[in-house]
Amino acid sequence: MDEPRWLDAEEMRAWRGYLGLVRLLDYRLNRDLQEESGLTAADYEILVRLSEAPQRQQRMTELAEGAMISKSRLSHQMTRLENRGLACRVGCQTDRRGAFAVLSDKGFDALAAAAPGHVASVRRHLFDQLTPEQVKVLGDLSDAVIAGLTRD
Amino acid sequence: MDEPRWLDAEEMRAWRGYLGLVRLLDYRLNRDLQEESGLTAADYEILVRLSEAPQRQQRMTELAEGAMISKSRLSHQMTRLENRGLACRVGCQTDRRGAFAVLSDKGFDALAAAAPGHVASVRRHLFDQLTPEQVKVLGDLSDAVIAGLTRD
DNA sequence: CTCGGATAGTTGAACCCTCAATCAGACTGT
DNA sequence: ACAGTCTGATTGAGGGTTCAACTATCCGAG
Repeated sequence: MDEPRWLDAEEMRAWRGYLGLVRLLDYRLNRDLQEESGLTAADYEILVRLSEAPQRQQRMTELAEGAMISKSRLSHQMTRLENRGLACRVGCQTDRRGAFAVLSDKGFDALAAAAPGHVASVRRHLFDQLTPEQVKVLGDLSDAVIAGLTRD
Repeated sequence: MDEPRWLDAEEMRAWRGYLGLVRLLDYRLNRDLQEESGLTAADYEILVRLSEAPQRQQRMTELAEGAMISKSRLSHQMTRLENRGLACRVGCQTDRRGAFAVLSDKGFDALAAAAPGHVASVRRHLFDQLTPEQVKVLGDLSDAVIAGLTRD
């Protein structure tokens, strides 16, 4: 193995910062969301995606790819959402292997009730702490890293 | 509840970017680390902290706070590390309720073997994709958000 | 001294995620 | 038609995380 370049001081600071940011922010956002709405972040993301999809429904595989989670995980998650009446599965007519995840009215209502609080929480804990310039760079830098990670 | 300010376009872009960044980067870093060293990110962090502590040991509570995880989670984690011989627990003399988590030689060796590959992975997937300016802003912005989250 | 409350840490159950195995339906070439 | 392979999705086991309950010890007030 080659001698690796270590991280310089600025990089180490950014790295430690990133780690702390993610842990703290995820924790707080999840906590706020859970307390205010009874939804987890995982629940919330699925409901948002379904609510934005045509007919409020989407194929399982497509939904899993969009949310960047495994099909297995989505399947388990959908089972839980289904048990709570927030969504349901409907078989696909044209491809009988396939299934659509469908947002129920109850799921839509739960999302509508949760969204304002969640947005407020994201705003308060994240964007209210940042300058417009920092927001822009966060977007740019995320895109750059994602691009690197996405092109195999 | 007050009318919440929604996110503007730049904020929404940054938010979606952040979400994708975290999911993808965590996934890839964990995967690389696991494959190359057999350690999970959670294992790795505990070992790093112990390796940097005086005597390569630290009180359970202090370690949990530093790593920003619950005492319960640390306790389970230490049980697993202990079973693999990477660390062990030693009772505290002056406070018989307390315990030190201690890094074993085997744990130190495992960390030393894992570190270069992990650093290379962080560099490749994250810092090689960013400009020095972006790295600086990432550090700044993380500090700002953490500060907001930390002052109750 | 000793009672009550705070603190250090552990435990077990419930829950969630991952991974490999599986199933059923669709496509492809012969 | 049909064997082989690919794809969409589910399942179950195993392992990690959370939450509340618990044990044991320490400390301060009376």
